[in-house]
This record gives sequence, structure tokens and C-alpha cells, in this order.
Amino acid sequence: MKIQNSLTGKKEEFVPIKEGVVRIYACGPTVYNYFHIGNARPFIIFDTLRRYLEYRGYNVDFVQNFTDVDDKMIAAAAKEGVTVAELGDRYIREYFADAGALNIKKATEHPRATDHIADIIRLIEKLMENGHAYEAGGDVYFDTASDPDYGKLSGQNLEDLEMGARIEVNDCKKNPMDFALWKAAKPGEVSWPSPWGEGRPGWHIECSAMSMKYLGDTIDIHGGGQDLMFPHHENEIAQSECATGKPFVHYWMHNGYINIDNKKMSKSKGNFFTVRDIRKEFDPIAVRLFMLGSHYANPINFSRDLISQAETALARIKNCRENLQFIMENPKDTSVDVSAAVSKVKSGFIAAMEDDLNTADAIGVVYEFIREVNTLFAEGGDKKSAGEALCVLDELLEVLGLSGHGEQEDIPGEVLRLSSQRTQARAKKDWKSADEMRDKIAQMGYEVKDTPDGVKISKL
RNA sequence: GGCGCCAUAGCCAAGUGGUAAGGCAGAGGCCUGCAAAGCCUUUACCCCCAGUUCAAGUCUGGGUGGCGCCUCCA
Repeated sequence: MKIQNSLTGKKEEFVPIKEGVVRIYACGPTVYNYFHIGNARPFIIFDTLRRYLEYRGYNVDFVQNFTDVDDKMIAAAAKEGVTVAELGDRYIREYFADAGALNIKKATEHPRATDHIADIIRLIEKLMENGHAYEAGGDVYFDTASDPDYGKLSGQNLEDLEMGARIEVNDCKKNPMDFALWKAAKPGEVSWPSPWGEGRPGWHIECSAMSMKYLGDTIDIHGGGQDLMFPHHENEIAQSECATGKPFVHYWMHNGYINIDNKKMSKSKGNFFTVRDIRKEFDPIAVRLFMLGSHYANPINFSRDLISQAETALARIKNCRENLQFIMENPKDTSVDVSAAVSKVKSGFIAAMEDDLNTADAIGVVYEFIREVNTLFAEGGDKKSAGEALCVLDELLEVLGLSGHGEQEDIPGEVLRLSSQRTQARAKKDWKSADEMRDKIAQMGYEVKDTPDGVKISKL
């Protein structure tokens, strides 16, 4: 597979450090609130990368952290009158609820910064010993001037960075670009003991410490949003490589932003939609389809209209599946040859994904397959070939994480399934089985009605 | 000031230098028990100007327009 590597600026053939294994670290959320659509993009993208690599037979170690202590956590906890730990617990639970709705699989590890204070302190000590960090008034700073490679990810040098720097004046620092590894506790703030007194870790150091702990000194892929490239990822590289003397990451992948009216969606600007809110209005799988509909590195505009379009497109996929399911349960003697379509969609899908995770192209390939299937099975078909087509479709949808069913509230899955079979039966003018399905649904205590807006299911 | 990204149909969007995938929306048609689903047909001076090339949406240079990072941010 080819990956556009932000570190080199080139599209490179991906070669894992250890054959058959891929180690990925992706920056996770700061758990002080529900996450928004913009935050969701990297979660969905790197989940899809992970799914694809697993599909290709790799054993993927995928670590995504929770930042559960920082200024925003402390402020939000104080505002809500809970401890930082309670706040973190709560929004980690909420993260999993929203992420689950988006078909984002759990990572192999979801480490929390506060569970790794000892690892973080050890790493800072190592940097102190190596002469890359210094203490100043209970704070510990990374000495950027001590790292000749500083700026290699963002393509900046220290001088240029300083010229544009809007950094607050801090007399403790030797250099304006130096950043905090450890922050001395302010009165009343949550803190941990350290060789430099009570305090808490800076933001950047946690990712280095946890990445190294779970994945080793050098990892294959590190992902995150473009806005983390500087300073967060730059600082991760500096800390990690100065501590170990080894390369930190082989391939850096950065996703583009989600915009609202062409402006970056961000919490600080207030122009954001939370996933929690959006999934009340739309099928969350449609949100995922929308995200995967363009290349991960490009910026995309968010609007309700676009999610709505994605919902319609998703229905096309679902209809095809239901069609095939119906044929499997109501087969005909006519045998259908799906082998050409199947091999075409598989090779096309893989070719697209191999090219820097081109999910947009991959989805296009799937739609073409759907059209072929709809044509091939227009007059029904045999069970075996319908099963084969469905199996391939489901396999690819699973890689994209689009195989959810967007369940209607309070309606049992079995009723929904029967209802869709009934719809298909009607479509095939098989009135007898349509009536049969309706009766079965009635036996389960539900009623289906055809309305201009679609099929409505209600409790009897 | 430094670094970087983007510009393809009404909307979204893919596109290894060889006369433009796909989705949504629109129009027409087929099928039909209203409808739904499905299928077919149809819609592109690829932002502008120059250059390289037998050949450029694709490469180079210069414009124009939009966005981002350099402060918390996915």
C-alpha cells in the first residue's frame, strides 16, 4: 500500500517494521465534552485504515489515547463541579457511545494520560539526563535549541517559527519555542508528585510516553488532524527521538479539516456540530459514508444537506443488500454468473485502498458493483450466486465500516428484517410472500403500513 | 513575515500525461396493482495565462480566488 507521508512529503510504499504487524498510534480526544464532527474525521479515517490493514491480513496494534488532564479538563470539571477524573470517566463513556454509532471499533488500547504519570515522569527524567530538558520554577521545559532536527515535520526552522510566534511571554523559558513537559500545580488543581514537585504533565509528552509504552520506541504509522502537525506532533518527535535516539515514526498521516461554510470547524470558534446531536437527526452510518466519500487529506465542507445526500446514497447500498437477501430466501432456478463482477469489485476496491487509502474511489467501485448486481439479479436468481454477491458486498462494507443497519427505535431487529423482506416481495410482485411477511410481523405484535414517506412500522 | 493546502457538472467527488469514475439532485424513458425499488438515456470550454510534450484536468512558471498552521484545536 502507498501512503502519503507528511514527514517526507512523498507518497511512499508502506513497509512495516515487523512483517505482518502494523503499529499505529492515533491522537484521541480530550474528554471534556462530546466530540464533534470534525473530531470524528480522524477517528473514522484511522479506524478505516486499521480495518483495511486487518482485511489485508496484518495484525494491527492500534493505540488511541484519551487526554484526560489539561487546562480544558480542569476548567470544565470546575464548571460542572466534578473532579477531573469523574469528568474524564463520563466523557470516555460518551465517546464510546458516539464512536460505536459511527462504527468506530475500539482500539487495541485506549490509554488514559492519568494512568501513565509514572511513564511520563520517567520519560521526562530521561530527557533531563540527556540534556534536552530543564527545570524552571517547578515546570520542566523541553529545550528546543538542543534538538537540531526540531521542525522537520512542519518544515519550519526555529527562527521562522519565532518570527511568527504569538506565544505568551514566559520568563522561565530559555527559548520562546520551548514547551512544557511538566507543569507545576496551581493551588487547588489536580496534581501528582514528581521529582520537580507537585504538578501535571504537559500535553505533548503523554502521547510519546504512551506510544512508546504500548508500541515501542519506533512505530509504523502515527495519525492525526493537520492542526496537530505543529506543534503537537513536532513536539512528540522531538521528545521521543531525543529520549531514545531512534526514529519515532516511519509514516505520518494527517487528515484534512471539516469546514462549515468553508471555515474550519473547531470548538474554539464555536461553529461545530457534535456527533451526539447529528446522530439524532441522521443515520450515523451516513455520516461515516459522507466522510469516506472524499479523500482523507482533503478539506471537506459539512452541511446537513450533504449528510442527507449520503443517507440517500446509503439507502442504495441497503436496498441492494435487501434485494440479495430476498433472493437467497426466495431463489429461482435461473443461475446467475457473478464471478466477473465479484473479481472486478475486489480488485478495484483493493487498488483504490492501496493508493493512500482512497476510500472515495473504493466506494465508487462498490457502487458500480451494486449496479451490476441489480442488473444481474433483476429477474431474481439462484441462492448460491446471490449469496456470493452478498458475501462480497458485506465484506467490503465491513472494511469501510458501513455495515451497520441504522436501527429504528424500539423496533426489534427481526421485525425490521421481515419488513424489508416484505418490501422486496412486493417489489418482486410476489404478493403471496408479502402477505405472509405481514402476517408474521403481526404475530410479533407489529403492523407495517405503506405510506408516501416509506414503510412505517408501529406497535399493534 | 515563514510554512503548507485547495480550485473538476446544479451539489458532492475520484482521477498512474493518452480525448473526464461514482453518488445526490434534474429531465426523458422502461417495468408496474397506486407506490417503492431497479434499469436505460441525458447534463463538463476540468479557475485564467503562458510553457514543456506527438499528447496536459494531470508536469513547469506566473496569475486569480479560497482555506489552514505558526496560540488551545482532529
